[in-house]
Amino acid sequence: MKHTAPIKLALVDDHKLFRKGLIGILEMMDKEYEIIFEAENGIDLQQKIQKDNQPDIILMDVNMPGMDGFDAVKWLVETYPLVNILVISMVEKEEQIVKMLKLGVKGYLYKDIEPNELKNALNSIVNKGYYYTDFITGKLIHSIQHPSELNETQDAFHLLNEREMEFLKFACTEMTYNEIAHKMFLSPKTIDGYRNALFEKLNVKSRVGLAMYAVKNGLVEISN
Amino acid sequence: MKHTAPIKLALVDDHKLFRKGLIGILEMMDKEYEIIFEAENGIDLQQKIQKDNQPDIILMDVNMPGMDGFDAVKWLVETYPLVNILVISMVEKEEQIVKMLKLGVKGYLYKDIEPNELKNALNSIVNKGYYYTDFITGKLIHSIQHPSELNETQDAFHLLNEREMEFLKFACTEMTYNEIAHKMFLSPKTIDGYRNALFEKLNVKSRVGLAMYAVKNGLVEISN
DNA sequence: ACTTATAAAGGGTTTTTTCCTGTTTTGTTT
DNA sequence: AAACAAAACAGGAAAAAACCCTTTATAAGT
Repeated sequence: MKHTAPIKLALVDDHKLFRKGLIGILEMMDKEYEIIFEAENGIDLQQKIQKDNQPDIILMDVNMPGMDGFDAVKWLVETYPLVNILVISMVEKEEQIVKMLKLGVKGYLYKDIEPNELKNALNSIVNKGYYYTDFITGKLIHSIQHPSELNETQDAFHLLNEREMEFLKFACTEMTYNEIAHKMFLSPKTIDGYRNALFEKLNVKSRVGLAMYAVKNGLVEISN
Repeated sequence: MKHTAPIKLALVDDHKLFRKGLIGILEMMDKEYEIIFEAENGIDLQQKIQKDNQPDIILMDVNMPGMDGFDAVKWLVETYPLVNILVISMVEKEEQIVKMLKLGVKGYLYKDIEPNELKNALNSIVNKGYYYTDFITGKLIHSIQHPSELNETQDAFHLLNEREMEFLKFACTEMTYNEIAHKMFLSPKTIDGYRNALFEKLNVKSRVGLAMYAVKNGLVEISN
């Protein structure tokens, strides 16, 4: 332990109860940590982070309303390249983990860990600059050995333009293509083109495949 | 405050970090609460709860691997009818809320509440037997005024038999009906019948509607 | 002014889905 | 064994989806 001042932390998570709980946990174990601010999502983070009082480590959730963890991390590494990011997520999909690691986060934890492991992770990041468990390393290696899926799926979000996203949402409903064409003020033949383009881009073969792809990648609301 | 002994609580949530955080929060505010056990899911709960040391209130998550919140609550109200259940969930879908209320839970909270509201909820349940916010009441009233969706969707799970569920899973892939028929060792015409039956039962009009219904109601895996 | 790229639109065809109408087979009850 | 219900199967037809290849308009880049 070579630090003299307390480690400055920031929390980004949309669940207030989780944030408060985390604060409780962190305060309980020694007084090494100081939470300088909390944020509910990426946008909130952008407003609250300050140049002259940067946190050492940001504990970041991934799935949040508003700006999600991916965009928040992208923005952070551009704007505050010195800040260490530790992701704490409920999701353990390889895709998401690898995506985050590629963006440059210093660690990835699940929410069902022991409080002690959180402490280890924080200390490891301060001292060594990273904290990767064997499980994460395993995922990473697997993704290197099987790059296909990831390269296909790679961005998915940035692969589709505004209009295609709009079409995709309609394609996930019970509307016929003719109805979609009418709603989008386009010819059915143009809709034909959109469908074929998305089949190609997303590597699917049917409208059901399209819809399932969309839900798998969180491209459409699954509300009601 | 008329209680003399501390209120006995139990936590059921699959995220250890959240449980520990919750414990921290609860311990911080006075010593009114005593956590007698934690569980990761419904099955874990069944093993850890004891007749001679029942909790006053069980804080219950909904979406958990293993036995989920619904089945856990069903089992609880049958086996331990005196135990009060307070749901703490990230999900605010009317369907889920109403379903839980029908099962007899005494309160429903979101995870992004203030720690203070949790305390209010716990005290309210001890003193008045329930804690329903205006938002929950609103959802409930809306569900009474618009019962259609809920009655259609009501059980969904118990509405479909084994074979229909199997068909539904295939229908959510890119297989054609002919291919599904072959895979299920049935005539394409029988598959026709399955499709029509599900269209009727689930009140959808197309295969995409079927697939979207399935994902919305968690009837199919959204893995990879 | 001339390529280049791209979104939009069209014509025509095949396959799949969807919707009717039924009949046969199978299992269960009485 | 007769009666009944449910599951399986069929013929035929209309609609929608999917695929082919071609053309126009429009803007951007050189």
